[in-house]
Amino acid sequence: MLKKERQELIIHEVNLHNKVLVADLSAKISVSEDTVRRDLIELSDEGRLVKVHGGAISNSFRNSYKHTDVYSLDQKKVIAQKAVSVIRDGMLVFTTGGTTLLEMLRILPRSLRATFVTVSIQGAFELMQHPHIEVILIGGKLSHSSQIVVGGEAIHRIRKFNADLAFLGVNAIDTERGITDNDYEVTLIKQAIIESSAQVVALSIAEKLNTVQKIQVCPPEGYQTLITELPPGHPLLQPYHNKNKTIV
Amino acid sequence: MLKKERQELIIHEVNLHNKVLVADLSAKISVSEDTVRRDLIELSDEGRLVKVHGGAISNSFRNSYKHTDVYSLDQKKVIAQKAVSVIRDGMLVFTTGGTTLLEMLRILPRSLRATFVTVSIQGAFELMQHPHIEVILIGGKLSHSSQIVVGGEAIHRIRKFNADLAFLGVNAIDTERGITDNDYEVTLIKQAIIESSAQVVALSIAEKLNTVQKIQVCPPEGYQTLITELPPGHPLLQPYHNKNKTIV
DNA sequence: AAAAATCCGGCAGAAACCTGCAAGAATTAT
DNA sequence: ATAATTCTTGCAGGTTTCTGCCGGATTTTT
Repeated sequence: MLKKERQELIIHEVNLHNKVLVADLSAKISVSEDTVRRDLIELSDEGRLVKVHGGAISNSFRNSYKHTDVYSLDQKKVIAQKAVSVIRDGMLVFTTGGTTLLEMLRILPRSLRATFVTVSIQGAFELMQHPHIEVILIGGKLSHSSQIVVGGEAIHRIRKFNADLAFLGVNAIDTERGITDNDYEVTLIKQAIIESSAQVVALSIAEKLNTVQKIQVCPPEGYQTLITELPPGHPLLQPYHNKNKTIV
Repeated sequence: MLKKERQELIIHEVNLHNKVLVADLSAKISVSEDTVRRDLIELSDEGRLVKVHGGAISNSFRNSYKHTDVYSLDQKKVIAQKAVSVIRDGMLVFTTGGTTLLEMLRILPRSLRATFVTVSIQGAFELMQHPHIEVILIGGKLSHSSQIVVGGEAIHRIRKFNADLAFLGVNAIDTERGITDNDYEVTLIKQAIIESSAQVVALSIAEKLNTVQKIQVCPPEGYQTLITELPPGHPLLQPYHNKNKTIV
């Protein structure tokens, strides 16, 4: 069998089954695993599939995420960068939804080894791109408005965890009223997450500081750390320093 | 034999078999391999075939596979169309992962009012785009290789449902060995889904018919309906008719 | 932390390739 | 018709490519 022919067969097989194992291909076309591996490397270089440990996966399988325009993206990137610095290998981390959170998940270092628990499908999707991160999805009814899982079943599941860290994308935050939101179901979920985490990190763009929404997620003492795009010494953050918050 | 004549013969061979080996041609027309090689180079320069190490392949060879890539998207659309016709308002429907399934979810009519339960994050994402569909996500650990939720917790959850319908994207299907797959975790999930559904619909492109993978998902009697891109009367489907499957 | 699977780089034999050359065939010029 | 020229073909040799194997490094899994 011609080399080219073999490679086309591999491509075909990958597109058909979304993934292939080196050992299977080796058996199927009767060549050594080394040869298959070399073929996969070549095909991968040509961008026709994605090589992974032990085999390869179709790239149509992987590339379906679209980077939608997000409001004030640059600020969110700064926040994301700071947030990443709080995470350590081996941690169990909760995350909620929200574009700032997604931005953060996207830039997590490839080498990070941690377990993430999330209620956000997009969040889960981003996390899946990272090879060494274990992703646990909370099940339940999906809310169309917030794109996250909500409901009693979800809350019950969340309560089972004792996370090291929770990242909360906030809608409004204020020194007096704490974190507030305007979607009742979402507040319930966030409350459950807060209660199940040792440390709660609130992520907020400066614009949301000192704003209040209709429903309280947690009082001012409900979270310990605040991350914004502003430098920690910025005057706007002084009131939070006064409340003994860790400002990153 | 004239040079021209010989080259036409080579072209004929290539078009007939899609590939030729230098050694074969040399033997067949009783000229040295060098001559064949030189002919192949000339023909390749003229663009009448593609020379590769060891022989040559027909122009349409690379194309034919590429064709099937695009083509198979069309096939999936046909399957999706048929699958949609099986769903009725008010149904509780299970879906697994797989690109064919995603294609189907994408084209669901906007007016459909039903509840979908899924283990696929991409599937959930697609379903979220439909305003009147309630989406329930099964929670659990996400498998990197298959992009769906797996594990005992997920299976336990799945068992709680009594769905009207399950759409199963299959990896391999055969009249004797039933539906098979090559990822153990995935087979467990699919089995749970099958057991929790009144009617099981298998979605498969024709190319996967009569193929077998390593682990059985269910025996031939485990599903009731088969949907492919072929018309229901196609001879390839006759064996499935004989097994009393509903062919759409 | 150990055990298993996978990967990587180098090696070696075989097969395929290329280059130059020379003899014969075909074509053209005289 | 003959000589000169060009084409074609096979061969010899040296080079490159392909492939399987092996040992050690790396990654994954238990």
